[in-house]
Amino acid sequence: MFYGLKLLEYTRTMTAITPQPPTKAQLLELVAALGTAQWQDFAAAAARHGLTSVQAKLLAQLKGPVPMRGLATLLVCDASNVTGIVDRLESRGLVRREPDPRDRRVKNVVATDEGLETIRRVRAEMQATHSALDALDEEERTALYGLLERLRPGMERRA
Amino acid sequence: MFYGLKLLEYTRTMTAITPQPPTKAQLLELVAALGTAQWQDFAAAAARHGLTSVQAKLLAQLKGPVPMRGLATLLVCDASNVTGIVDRLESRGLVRREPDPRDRRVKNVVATDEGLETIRRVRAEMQATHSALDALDEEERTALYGLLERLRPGMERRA
DNA sequence: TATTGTTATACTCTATAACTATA
DNA sequence: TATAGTTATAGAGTATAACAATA
Repeated sequence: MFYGLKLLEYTRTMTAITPQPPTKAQLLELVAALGTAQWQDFAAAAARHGLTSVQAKLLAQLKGPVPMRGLATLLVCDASNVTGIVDRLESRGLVRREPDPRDRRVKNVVATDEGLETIRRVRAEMQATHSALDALDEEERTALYGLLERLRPGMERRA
Repeated sequence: MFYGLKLLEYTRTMTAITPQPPTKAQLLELVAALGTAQWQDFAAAAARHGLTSVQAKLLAQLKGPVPMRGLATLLVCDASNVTGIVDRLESRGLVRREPDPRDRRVKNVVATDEGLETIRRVRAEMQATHSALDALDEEERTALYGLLERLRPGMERRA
């Protein structure tokens, strides 16, 4: 009985220390599933505030004034699309266009106070993502952050 | 000089062992950025094969026959949308509709051989995601997999 | 001549509502 | 009556091509 418990404990320890390494396909599938779930969580939170996911994504970029062209780059879409997206946000009072003092061709987009407050709430209401992160303790979150930081340079390289 | 090097080494070691824990906001932002990047990587790979991201996502669900209604659930969209998406995939010969022998209301969607091959290539061509994962060694990938597995239940719970 | 933002166009995705054929 | 799939409709995102204003 005593040895049985010891063996069980040993097995658990070894399983925790040296779990089966996942195949690349398994890891890829898991990353894809979580990426999709996280995106849908964001879209659902945006929808509760009457925003499409792209509108919310644009709003999330506006830490300062950004030219229309820059928004197209950030959203990875054609510049012609940005006109309509900003039109709809502007008609709701969430952003405004400002002329650029140094280049009269450029219009800078700025979030209004209401726009900033709205995107703040959207972020706060990503319930699935928040509750998922709550499943980890501080040490695990630190480890996850470190690993994701290692992943970032590869993900942001554009083909 | 000797002590200087020792101190540097000690500092590096301690930094590696006990890095600053990230705030929840930082971790959230990093997860969101990687989720978006991964999604855009998938969309770009799909586009190279003439597929929209939703079409590719649907194709990726077809490990076996799936009713139209089930696809709407998997894609988190209204059932009426699935008709058009499947129409376009079917006209390109990537999927086909089959009658369900047990319920004549149901149509099951099945990927054709060409459909399976196409989605296989899309997955293989997610270059940003692949190169990001290549930045980790096996031990790190195992650790990442374990942490993401812990995240999954929270992400998949629907609000 | 090149760039910024816009418009016009055509296609796809999206939800809502109504319809049909089954169950 | 309830459900599966479809159709019709309207709004939004998307790329392409062309345009005016500015650099």
